[in-house]
Amino acid sequence: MRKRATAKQVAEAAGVSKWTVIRAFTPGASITEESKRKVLETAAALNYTPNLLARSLATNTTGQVAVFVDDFANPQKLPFLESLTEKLQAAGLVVMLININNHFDHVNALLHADQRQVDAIILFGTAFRDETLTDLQLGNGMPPMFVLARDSQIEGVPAVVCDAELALREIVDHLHAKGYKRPGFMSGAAALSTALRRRQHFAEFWAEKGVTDIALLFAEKYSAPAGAASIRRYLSETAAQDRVDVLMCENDILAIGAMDEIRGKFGLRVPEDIAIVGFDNYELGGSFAYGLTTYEQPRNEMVDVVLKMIKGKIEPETITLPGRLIVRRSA
Amino acid sequence: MRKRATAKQVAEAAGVSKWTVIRAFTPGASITEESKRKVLETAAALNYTPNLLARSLATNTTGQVAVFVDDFANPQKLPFLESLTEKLQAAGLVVMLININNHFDHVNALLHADQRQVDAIILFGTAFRDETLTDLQLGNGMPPMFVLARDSQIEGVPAVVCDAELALREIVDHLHAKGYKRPGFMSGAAALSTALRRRQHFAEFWAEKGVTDIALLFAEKYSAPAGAASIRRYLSETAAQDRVDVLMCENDILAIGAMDEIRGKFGLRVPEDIAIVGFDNYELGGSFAYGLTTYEQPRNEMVDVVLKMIKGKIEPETITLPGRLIVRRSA
DNA sequence: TTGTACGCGTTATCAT
DNA sequence: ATGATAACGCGTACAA
Repeated sequence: MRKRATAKQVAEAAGVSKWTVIRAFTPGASITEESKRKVLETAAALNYTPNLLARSLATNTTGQVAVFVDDFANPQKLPFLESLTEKLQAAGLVVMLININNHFDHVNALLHADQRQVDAIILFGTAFRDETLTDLQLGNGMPPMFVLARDSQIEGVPAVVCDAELALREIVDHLHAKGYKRPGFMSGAAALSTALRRRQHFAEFWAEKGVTDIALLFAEKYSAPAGAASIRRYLSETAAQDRVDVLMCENDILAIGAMDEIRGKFGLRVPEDIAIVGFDNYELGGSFAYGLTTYEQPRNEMVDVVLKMIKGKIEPETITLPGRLIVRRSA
Repeated sequence: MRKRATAKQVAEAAGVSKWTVIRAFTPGASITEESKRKVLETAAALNYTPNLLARSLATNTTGQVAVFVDDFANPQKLPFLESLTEKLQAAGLVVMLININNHFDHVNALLHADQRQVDAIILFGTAFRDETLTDLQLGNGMPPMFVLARDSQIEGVPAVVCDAELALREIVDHLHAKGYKRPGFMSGAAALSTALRRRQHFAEFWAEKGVTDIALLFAEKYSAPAGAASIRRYLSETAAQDRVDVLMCENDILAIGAMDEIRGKFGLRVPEDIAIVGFDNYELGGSFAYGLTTYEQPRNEMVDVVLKMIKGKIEPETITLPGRLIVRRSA
């Protein structure tokens, strides 16, 4: 489509061989200051920059990392994407953002990323089914894969996640200390392993406090309207005296949706009638309107770890990082 | 880094020439059913897929589009990114997400995208200074560029934006009809041309109603805390009887920050004491907690237009699309 | 330090 | 329909 200056053209203009031009652009190559200066000058004049495409073909490494995302409803994705792009770019990598929704077949997306020769694939909070990956004969030519902010049960695909056990223990301890006695849990998508883990730990630690009856609510997806619909169903079907006194939602966006419904449609108070806890520490959850008690994922640290694995600086293995309980008014 | 099967290897295994292999993967190429079947079979056995990198080098077109973003605080970016990735992918293109913040020099980012041979560059809501672009001698080897969701005054760089004149006219008409008499406007970043346009139109249409005294507020950036800080400064410095009765914020995230501050810290009511209007129609603005009156940008249509320009289906020129006034409780 | 073959995997074009 | 040659722009290995 466009025409760019090539190393060969620069070489001719500068009166050297094209390999000298290459060397001028290769850090640490053996070349005289004189030659280098001359090359760089004419290169600037001709508007020449190395063609990274050709370089990738020759070196068999592209510096591109595919980031798969399948759910754009959770605003939490945005700061993660910011951290990902910033840190990867600082490491000389660039993010290929790939939307994996229902319209776009997962296997095709993986093959496509592979065809583009990406250096790595990050499954960022996606609802990938394990079979999708195992079908592809991992390790057999596919780029290294990593799961970010979700569990992975797949052999050879390490995950980097917030420590769910620690998180739920702190949350339950806090709720118990506050005197709540009738807990409930709202899941966003029961099929996901992460969902089950958080819910399991929630139940497990309440059981340690002697509370075994946990109300279970389900939202169709991770969005405010889905959270609202879920709590609406629950409140409509449950008599006032049977209701939970505290509801933990699997993430902040569900919690916000639930809170709005509780206060707006049912005229109940948070936390007096029902206390609410979220997960993620989405910025607006901390606003005056919500004052949401939540748990912060160590975003930057998680991205750092994934980056190190991609760069081969640490062994690729599943790692859990501690987050931080954020107590506000809602619980 | 990894090893992939090549067309040559498949050719040897299938007992044909490598060009026959290529043809088997080229839609509409002349090849016998027999050969094609044989090639595809052995290709599947060897796990071969065409190397898009090599193809790009040969065809001089990568199918990659760089999307520049410099501000991840506005949750509005997320649905836009969803729309961008989905529509571009459906058109056979893939998004390179490039974070342009203060740590990353704008010119370098442009050159980097150029070096990667992207087919186009989308400046998505970025605060690019015009000089940054003109310095780069546009059209002189750089990929075609488009500005999305911001104005562009740059020759040869078309913009696709929501029609600000129409939007502000509808908004001011609505506010005037509601009986508000003392309007104010909060800008997110005075240097940006879009900011000025919205503010200008706001003032212009109020002037038509005979109101020439518009209070001007400034937020340091587009974020809820910045919006809160701005209104806090204003309310602290302005006596109750001198205050605005309606405040239009340049976008929803500023509006939400302002609303929280007004109600949470100052104990004032929205809209009774101060009415609030935003811009963008961010999902949570429509929640019970905020009930924000706002203006919806035609996201999907805007992305469609940019895509058509990239694909060369329509002439690249600045286009403004009509949005939609969303009236809720806040004004 | 500098110059020369050759290879990376594909596409375009021509000859068979 | 198939095979062969050249070209895309750069990197590596080796020779001068």
